[in-house]
Order: sequence, then C-alpha cells, then structure tokens
Amino acid sequence: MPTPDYLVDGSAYIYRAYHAITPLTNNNGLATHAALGFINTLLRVMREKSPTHMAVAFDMKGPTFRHQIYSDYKANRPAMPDDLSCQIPYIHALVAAHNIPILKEEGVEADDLIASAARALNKQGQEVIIVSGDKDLLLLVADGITAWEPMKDVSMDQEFIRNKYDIAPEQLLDFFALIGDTSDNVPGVPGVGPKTAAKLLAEHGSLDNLLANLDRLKKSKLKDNLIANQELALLSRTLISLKDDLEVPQTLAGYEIKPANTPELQRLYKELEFNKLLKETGPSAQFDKKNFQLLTTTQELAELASDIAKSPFLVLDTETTSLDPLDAELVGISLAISTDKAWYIPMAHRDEEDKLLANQLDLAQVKKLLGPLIADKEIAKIAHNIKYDLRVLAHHDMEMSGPLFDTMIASYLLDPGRRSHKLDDLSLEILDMGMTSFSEVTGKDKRPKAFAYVSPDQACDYSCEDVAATLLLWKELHPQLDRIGCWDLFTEVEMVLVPILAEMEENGILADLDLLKSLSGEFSVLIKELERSIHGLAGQEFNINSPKQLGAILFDKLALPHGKKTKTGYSTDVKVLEKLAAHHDLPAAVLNYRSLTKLKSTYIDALQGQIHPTTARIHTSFNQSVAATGRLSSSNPNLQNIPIRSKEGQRIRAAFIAPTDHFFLAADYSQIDLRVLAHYSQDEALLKAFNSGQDIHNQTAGEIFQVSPLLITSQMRRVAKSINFGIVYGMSAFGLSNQLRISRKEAQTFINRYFEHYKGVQKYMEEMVAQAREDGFVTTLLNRRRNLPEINSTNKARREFAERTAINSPIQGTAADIIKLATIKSHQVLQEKKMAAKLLLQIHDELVFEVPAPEFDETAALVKGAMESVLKLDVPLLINISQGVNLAKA
DNA sequence: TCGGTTACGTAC
DNA sequence: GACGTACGTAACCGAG
Repeated sequence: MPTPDYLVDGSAYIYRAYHAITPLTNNNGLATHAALGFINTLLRVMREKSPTHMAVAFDMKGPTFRHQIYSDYKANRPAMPDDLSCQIPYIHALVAAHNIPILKEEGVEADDLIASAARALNKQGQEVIIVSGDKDLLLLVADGITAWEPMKDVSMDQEFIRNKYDIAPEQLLDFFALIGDTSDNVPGVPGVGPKTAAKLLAEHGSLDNLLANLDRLKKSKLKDNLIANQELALLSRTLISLKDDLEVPQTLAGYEIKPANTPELQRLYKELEFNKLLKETGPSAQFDKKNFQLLTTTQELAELASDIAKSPFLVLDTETTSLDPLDAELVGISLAISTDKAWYIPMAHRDEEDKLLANQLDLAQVKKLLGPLIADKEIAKIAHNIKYDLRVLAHHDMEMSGPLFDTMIASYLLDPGRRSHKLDDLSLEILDMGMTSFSEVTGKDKRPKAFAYVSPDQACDYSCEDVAATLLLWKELHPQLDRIGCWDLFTEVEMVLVPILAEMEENGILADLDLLKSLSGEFSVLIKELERSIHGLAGQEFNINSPKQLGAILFDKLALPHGKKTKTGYSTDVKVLEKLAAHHDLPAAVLNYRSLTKLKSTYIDALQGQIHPTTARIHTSFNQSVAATGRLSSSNPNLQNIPIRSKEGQRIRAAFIAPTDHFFLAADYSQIDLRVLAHYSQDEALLKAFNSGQDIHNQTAGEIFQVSPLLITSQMRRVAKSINFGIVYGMSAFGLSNQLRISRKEAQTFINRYFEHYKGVQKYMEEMVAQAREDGFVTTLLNRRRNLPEINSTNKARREFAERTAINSPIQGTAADIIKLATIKSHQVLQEKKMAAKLLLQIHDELVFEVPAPEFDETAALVKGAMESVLKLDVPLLINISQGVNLAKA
C-alpha cells in the first residue's frame, strides 16, 4: 500500500521553535535552540508516522514575485534576528544529514514549493500530507491532500474547512482575498472579516461573481467599501495564491527518505551539543568479536592460567543463573588480561531438555586451575560490580583475594550523581562503544535460568564483551580517580568495604516467621474494621488506597477544603489529612488506615517472602554506587527503613531476632550530622556545646527561645530539634513553618536567632554554596566528590536545589565516610581479636551486629572503641550501644 | 498483560 | 518552589 508523502513547512517550524524555546547556546556561543526545537519536531513526525517519503521546504532570502507586485508584502515583518539566521545553515545541514529531500530556491517561499510538489503528486493519485499549522497552506487541501499540525495533532481536510469557515473549500482563496492577512500584510477589503466574507461568498459564489454584481448590492457601507477596494481584493488574491509550477521533483521517487548519514549527523550533533540526540544515533563502534575465544579444554585453560599467573591483574565476569548470588549457579566465566584478547569458559550451559552440553569445562577443573589465581593476593581483580562475582565465586569454593578494582564504584566516585553506572551505559557514554544487551542473547526466554540456555558461542561473544569493556573502562577511569584525588578513598575505603559488605549480605538476619504471620492476621482484622468505618463515614465503598478516589470523596463528595495540588489532582498526604481531621472524622481514620496498610504490605507481608528458603534468613543487598552523597543504600529488601517510631513499628522490629544464645548489638553515632557540621563550620557555639557534652537540642532551644536551660520545655526542645535537623538540609522559613505548623514570620524569627547564635554555621553554608559555584562540585572530609551541574542554572528552582545540596552533601557525605571507616575498622578489630560477632546491618549512623551472649561486653567495648577513634574531629564522636534479643529491644 | 510513572510513607 | 538521601507498594495509564 502506498504511504503518503509528507511535505513539511520547514520555515514555519523554525520560527516557532525560535520563539517557543528558551534560548540556548553551545560552548562556542552559537545559538542552537531553533535548530534543536526544529529537529525535535521533525524527529517526532518521523517517530509517530514512520514516513517513507517526505520533503522539507524552506524559504530562501531574496525578494519574491509577491514583493515585485506589491512592495508592502510582509512589510510588517522584522528582519530575521542574527541569532536565528546563524542557525539556518545548520538546520539545512541537519535535514540533509537525515537524508530527507529538501525543497528550496532563492527568492521562493516554502509555501509555493509545497504547492508545486503537492499538486504534482496529487495529479498522479499520490496521497499528500502537508505538515503545517499555517492557514495559507489550507488552500491546497483537496481530495488526497490534507494538512496536519503535529504539535496539536490536528488533521485538516475539506470537511474541516467547511466547518471552520462556513464556506466551500473551493471558495477558500476568494475568502482569504476578502479578509486579507495581517501577518503577511496582505490588505484584503477593509471592513470585511470572516463572517461577512462567508456571507458574501454564500450569496455570490465567488469573488469574481461578487465584483461583477456589485451594483446589485443594496446601498450600504459594505457596498461602498467593496466598490472602492476591488483592485485591492484582486491584488490580495494574487498575493495569497500559491504558485504551483515551480521546479520540484515530479514523481514520488524524488521524495524518498534514504538512510541517514550517521557520521555527518554525529558531527553536527556534537558541534551543536545536542547530546541526547547524539546518543540516539548510537555508538560509533562495537566490540570486535574476533578477539573473543571460547575455551573448552583443560590444556587451553592451563596455558591461559600460566599467562594469568604472570599478569599483575585479571579482569573477570561471571555468568550465572540468577541475579541473587545465593541462588546463582555458575554457567561460565570470562577473563581478560589485555585489551586485545578475552576468553570465555563455558561450564554449565544446557540444552532444551536441561541436559549439560558437551565441550565445557567442569567446576572441578576450573577451580583447580583458576582458584589459586583468583585467590592470589598479588593479582589485582578488576570487575564491574565485583561484590557480585566475589560472592558467586565464593559459593563455588573460589575465594577472591588481591586488590579489588570495581569499575562501577570507580564511576560512582567520579560522578556519584550520574544517571547510571551500569556497564552498558558507561561503555556507550564513556567508550562510545555499543554492547549486546542481556535480553538480546536470552531473547524472549523468561525462564529463571535463562542464561544457561544460551549457546556457548553466543555466551562467549556476550560475556567477553563485558570483560573487554570493563578493562577499557578501568584504563579510562583509574587515572581520572587519581586526578581528582579519590584514589585513596577508592582503594582504602570503598574497595576494602566490598568484601565486608559481601559478608554482611551473606550473613543475613534472622526473622521470626511465626510472629510476622500473626502480625499479618492481627493487622488484617484492624484494617478490615477501619475500612468498614471509613466506608461508613464516606457513605459509600471506594478504594482507600487510591489517592484519586479518596480525593473525590474528601473534596467533591464531602466538600472539605482542599490544600496543595499534585500533578493529577489534590493532595491527600499526611499533612493535608491532619488538617482535615478538624473538620471531619474520615481523614483521621484514613491516616490510621494508611499507617496500618503501609506496615502490613511493605514490611509484615513483604518480609515473609524475603526469608531465604535455604538459610532461613533475610539477605539484603547493600548498594555501594547509588546514593549521590556517598551513603550506602539497601534493597531487596530495604533494611535501612524498618519502622522504629510508632509502637506498631516496634512490633515489626521485634520480628528481627538474634539466634539462641545471641544478642543484637546496635552501635550508633550520637548526632553525627551535627557533629560533622560543628567540625566543618568551626562554629564556636557548636564546638563548645559538643566539647562540653551538652544536649545540643536543649542548647539550641535556650538560644532561639531566649530562656535559661531550666525553663526549657519539651515543646521548645522539639522545635529546636526540628531546626537543628532542618539546618543540615538547607531548610527555609517556609519549610520550617510547614513542619512545625507555625507562621512563617515566627519560623523566620527562630531561624534568625539560630544564625545569630551559630554564626559559623551561616558562614559555612555561604562558603559551601560559593565553593560549589566556583568548582561545580563539593567534597567531603575524605575528598568524596559530588558534582552540582545546576549550581549556576538560570532556573531558580533548580539552582536553589543545587544550593541546598551543596550545603547538605558535605555533611551527609562526611557522615557516610565516617560510618564506612567505622565498618572497616570494627570489622578488622573483631577479626584480629578473633571475636565471633557478625556484622549484619549498616543503617547510616548505626552498625548492627549479632553477638554470642558470652562475648557481648567485650565485643561492645571493641566496637565502641573502634567507632569512636575512626577519625579525629574537633568534636568527640560518641557511640551509644544497645543490646537486645530482637531489633525492638536493641 | 506489562512496564513506566505518580503518590505516598518508611528510615536516617 | 519552598528539607537532604534512599526504597517499596499500590494505583494508574498507555502501549502492545
């Protein structure tokens, strides 16, 4: 079936992009926004319509025939601004690089070129779609020619003209001639607008007929006008008429879109700094699979092993049956010791009947030859997400030793805020090399052990790519780490932490399944009851979990006062419901319902499913390259946000238990963020408070309420605590007033008094923001870096967000540095003292251990000592220790 | 049916 | 727009 030919009114979209998009320049100061907006529109048409044939028509400078017959034609149009005219050649080049035919001719307008092309093709029965929102081009609309406005997705055919103007499509030219066009300075007949024109044409059929019969009109001002302006009407018609005999390709073949000239496109995108589009053109190179070799005999492996033994490093990647190292069976290993060669050892590939394939090496052989090398302390190990490979190999009785270099974490330290640290993304963005994706090799296979069914040949190509990319990345990234002063942080902190985190994940934490089950039952009953009462209060059943449905009940049915809006409707969050609780009983019940369902679904029920069938424990993942400040994060499940505040939350905590004859030992840093702030800011009052062991919230309360310590109430302390926390997050008076439900003025007073007393804190904040502006990044005590590309943004919201981040990140990040050091040090001390304690969790300012009862006191003393002495700050680091048979008590 | 997005709420 | 860092669940919505 023939597809339509698309004729694009290029000039119209250039102007639209120029005016609609906020100005943008590349690093050379070249304006680029019109080009960007234009090409985005064009690409959208390409994406949505997948045209096979198209042409883009452009106006070209120089007087047109219209100027020759009417000197005032477009006389009201200002000349093209310089920052637009400089973009025109680039726009033409972009279209040309996309290999889309271009229509342009000096002294000719785009409209006339489109008319010539449209009518020529239409004669041959070819369907034509004119891409334009300009009404001038509606003149072309006929059988087989429609106009389409892609921005609003409006199609305009003959029916559209009838409805919009109330005239026959053939009358459109005469219609426009009568009313004129102010934007092109086409006069028309004064006093005649769309309504009058439509009426005249309905009566007389055409302009010629109207003019021929003017004397028959009854006497009126309109008649005088028409008589006086006959010439003007005819001139207008000539000006508006589209010229359709220009030289354009006469057959569809001349409008074929050919494959884009990608190198030229990439060159243009690079120069214009259209990075998103550049990425979409794909990588400029792929890995050369000739260098990847399948290794299937012991002899070959022995030869490789002797080469590895002489190498200072080994790049490796394991292919397995599962993302969870606890379940992962080794399917194969890829290895590299230089950039020119990589090997894949197939070990457990299977056929469709699940039978092991021939020509593979078995685990025993691999273990014998590779095991000692993997354990060799002299050979550095390089891998992407090395904690995973380390755990998988350990499960197959191969312990990994030697310096560890994880390219994922290297990337993270270089730019922790980067969108992704995945190997494929880094390869594409840093090496400009495309990689085969996992789903490309496993295809549609959704089986849990999909990789085992991939053929060894294919697996070789895929897996060797991984080690090849990892090695290239390492060569690229490690000098950069050194250059920004993060080498020590990388090798002495992050890489040392890797095996410890692996051990923590491996340890897991015991959960009381029976308790969780009984909590689930108990919560079910409570939730059911609340549900009934909420539906009763609402007078109807609805899904309480749906903010949309809840909003309809609260704000439409019950007509309660609504507060802030979300993107999709009115907010129903805690703050809003708490306010509404004064007006009606339903909001409070919903709050109750929310807290119970949250606890049940996210914790009580989900955790039961996370108990591992073979270990009977819950094994979280600690992610070392996620949080932009340097913190760890925890997932599957997240054990860093187990409830603690409410009494129901405590009941969930009680389901985390220590084994028989063991205790949990929880060691948490007291006020670590504020202590770091004191150290960083060198604020006298803060330093003094911590060095004299005062309660910091009381101290702050005394200052902001200007009362003596003895008169401070718990209410005052609560307010002070909020401010102390808020300061660390860069909170404003608005935020504080919201949090404490006090007036903004009152909040501002508290903040003013705070800064009056803690002058150094204000100075710290200003310095951090200034430093971020200067450098584009901020750092922590261990020189961990956080880039803040938006610190100089012209967008106020984005800029201010970056400013708050500049204030918060050095504090949160330094606290993260400290707890990481503490994790390493306490682990090391316990190992040296041959203690049996196991490290289970790290929760930002806290470490949780599982300790045999008889060793508790000694372990506690060792941990406390290690954690408090990890760094010397200008304030003491204090550790609180707690003990319990479950996490609620600890 | 699936995957991505939104709203919400838990932790530090 | 307004307080930083995470992760998980349920609802919702549009594509296939």
